[in-house]
Amino acid sequence: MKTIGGSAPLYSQIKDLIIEQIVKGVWSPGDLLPSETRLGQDYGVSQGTVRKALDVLASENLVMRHQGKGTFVAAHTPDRALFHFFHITSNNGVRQMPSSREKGMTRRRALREETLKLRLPTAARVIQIDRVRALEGRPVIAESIVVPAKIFPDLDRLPLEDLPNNLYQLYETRFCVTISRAVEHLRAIAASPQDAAWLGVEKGSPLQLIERVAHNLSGVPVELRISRCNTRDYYYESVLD
Amino acid sequence: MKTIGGSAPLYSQIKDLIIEQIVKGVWSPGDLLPSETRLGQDYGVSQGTVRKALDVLASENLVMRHQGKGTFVAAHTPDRALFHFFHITSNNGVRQMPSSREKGMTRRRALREETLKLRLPTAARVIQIDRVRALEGRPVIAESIVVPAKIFPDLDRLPLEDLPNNLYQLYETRFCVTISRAVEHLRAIAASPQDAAWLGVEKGSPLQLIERVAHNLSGVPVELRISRCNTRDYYYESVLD
DNA sequence: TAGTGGTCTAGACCACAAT
DNA sequence: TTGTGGTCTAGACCACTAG
Repeated sequence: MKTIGGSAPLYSQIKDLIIEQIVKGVWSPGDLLPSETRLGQDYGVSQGTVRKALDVLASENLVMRHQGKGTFVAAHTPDRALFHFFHITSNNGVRQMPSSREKGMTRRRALREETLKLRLPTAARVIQIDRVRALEGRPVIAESIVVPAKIFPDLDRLPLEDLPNNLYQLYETRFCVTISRAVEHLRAIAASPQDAAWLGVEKGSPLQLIERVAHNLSGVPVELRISRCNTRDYYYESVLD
Repeated sequence: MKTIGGSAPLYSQIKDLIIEQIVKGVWSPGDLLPSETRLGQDYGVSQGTVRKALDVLASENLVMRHQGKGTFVAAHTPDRALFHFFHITSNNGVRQMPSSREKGMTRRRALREETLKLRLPTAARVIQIDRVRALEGRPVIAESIVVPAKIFPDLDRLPLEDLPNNLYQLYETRFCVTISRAVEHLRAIAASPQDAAWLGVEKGSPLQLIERVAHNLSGVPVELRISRCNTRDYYYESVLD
């Protein structure tokens, strides 16, 4: 090893090399990584240094470690989606994955705001999905999802009915895009006529707006998701520490 | 060491011992801890094991480490408050601490809901503080803070004007209560007449409700804080990863 | 210069999972 | 039984801070 003489620590370089392998698809989500000792031999560092790199990756939820089994590349299982990327919880404290009803999918030019948030060239093509998500049988979330057509080619060729509830799993399996991080901006807004109709509330009644920008493993923004939630029976949970 | 034979790992026991010292006030926020080697001698474990314990504490923001200087008990500096416990950000991406104008402070019996959320006996005494917080000179947040009178004795003896902007610093210095973790529940609501007047918005206009339960080092809930925010020019930021 | 945390190594032993 | 990650140790060297 000892790639760069006087810069980042070894374990950090090892970590970057492992991420690189995942980005390149050498190791895919769900795959078992080589053992710590094996990786140490491959990279020419001690097992302890590999361990430190994997510890960091595990703390960032990019790999999962299981004593006796090995270290696995993190995959967007339903559990992980619910735990990390879905924060709407019932007033009684129960959190469950909503069902989805797709309302439409279109391909169009990106709006100026979208080119900024997704770092796209002007007039780049995007694909928009609109859907309504229900909890306990009732519509609760009106959602618009915008992704670059370049990163998700032919996504709009898929029949609407074939879109899975868990889109991040689809991104992973069909487009080699792993969502690893997201930033959400929340605010309260008044329901538009469209949202009011979809969610079965009065026009103008307060809705929880959630604007999410989701990033891939390399930190590139790849999805813009705008949700309007009826928070009469639900809340958004955020843990600070 | 080797306190408990076959249970938690050594570094975890060391971690608990260090937390215990902080809770007991042997080491206070801002204090410099003994060095790793010294702690290792004191507890009868290797320096590496102490390091692991401190690494965990640092990842939980309970201690701060500075190369060449030492390890310090985390304190509620303005920066830390802004970074960890204040998530309202201007539409232009700038985050700054709001100013506060106190509206009142009362001592009363806890409501049923408060006894549940703060795990208090029925009819326990609480102290409530109401205040309006401003950003860039304009009122943005109407806030109600409820704390158990038992944990914050004579808080209501303080003149309203003496209440600092950063309450968590006051908790720490005057009452030996360190806030280390908080859970927030967010939803959209319609402005009440009171909130509308305080925030200068129309009655019924959408406000961002934030219900926070804050915990001390031992995980005991010690503060209930309900904020109503005008999110026309601001948003609540949440980072998922 | 002395003391601190940060990195890296090497090796031992344990707990767990699969075969 | 074998191989994995988890814990613990001991020691070396580096980078930063302060007197």
